[in-house]
Amino acid sequence: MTDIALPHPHPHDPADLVGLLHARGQRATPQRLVILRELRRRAHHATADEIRHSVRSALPGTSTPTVYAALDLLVELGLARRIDTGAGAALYDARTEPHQHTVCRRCGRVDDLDCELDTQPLRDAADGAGFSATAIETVISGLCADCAAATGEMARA
Amino acid sequence: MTDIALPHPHPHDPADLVGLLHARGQRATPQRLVILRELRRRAHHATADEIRHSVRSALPGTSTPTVYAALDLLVELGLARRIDTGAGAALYDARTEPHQHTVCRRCGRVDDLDCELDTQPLRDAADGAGFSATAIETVISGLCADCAAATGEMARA
DNA sequence: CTGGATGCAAACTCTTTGCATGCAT
DNA sequence: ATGCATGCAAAGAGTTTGCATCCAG
Repeated sequence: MTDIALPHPHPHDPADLVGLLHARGQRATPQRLVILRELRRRAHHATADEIRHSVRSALPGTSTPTVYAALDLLVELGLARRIDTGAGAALYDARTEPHQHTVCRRCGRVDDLDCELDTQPLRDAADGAGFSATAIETVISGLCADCAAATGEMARA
Repeated sequence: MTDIALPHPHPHDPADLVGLLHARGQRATPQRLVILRELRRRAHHATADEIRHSVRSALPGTSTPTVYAALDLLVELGLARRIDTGAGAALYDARTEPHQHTVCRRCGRVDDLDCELDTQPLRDAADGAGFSATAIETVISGLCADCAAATGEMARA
């Protein structure tokens, strides 16, 4: 890890998490710190189970419920997002900056889509309905490039 | 509802479904026709199980797998959408016109949000990545009006 | 110390699969 | 007649709950 002076949106410094937890009267456990660091280390979203396997060396014996609890807490603290694709397990992502996800309904592949999408109208509309929005997730379903090609070949045959 | 001559997007006529099925070499079974009609009769989205209960009088003994199969087929035919809120069962909705959904993370309530949202940039971005998009679902998470009020009261106490 | 957090196991919900039967075409 | 669709049961995946133990503050 050679973070020099980049204005990285995710400083691999858990100090912010410790502060947020203490401000809420909650504990900065090794599980929470390691899980956040692992989530940030990854370039992409990951499932709870993938995270659990990744932290096994640093935190032997970490249980599934603990991983879910830690990830859900990170979401609540605004340090992560949860993406429900409807295809398999939920994904957790430390990239909190706005972006969308494509989900291939054939192979289940999920990719980031960085699209400038103005969600202000959504926030305004939700607010107008008395709804306090904390997260907006947009999921695009369809076929990934590979599966679209494969389907085309099948139709041709 | 007094449909007079409105260009309603959902004519309660199953003829279109019969045609679509036959064009694919598939059968127009009573289950499929009734399930589509029930989904259209409702003003709001519904879970597979809610649909199953609603059609029980018209189709006694209809099984859960059949309901899921029929609903997923309707989605594939473009006559319905599936919304994965991540809170409980998936929702199926015959309102195919673009709209979004708010999900209360406290009580699970789901409401429509009719917001003019330009998804063309998303479709373009997906297309540029070689992804063939067939559906775009936007889910806003947060607290509904009632739960926000209740939470506020709790904080005050 | 003390209450919040963990680990374990088990329960639970939602959804899909396998297979024999049935019915739309 | 043909084979797609159904019903039933059962499995499966993912997530949550209950409770005893543990440890961060």
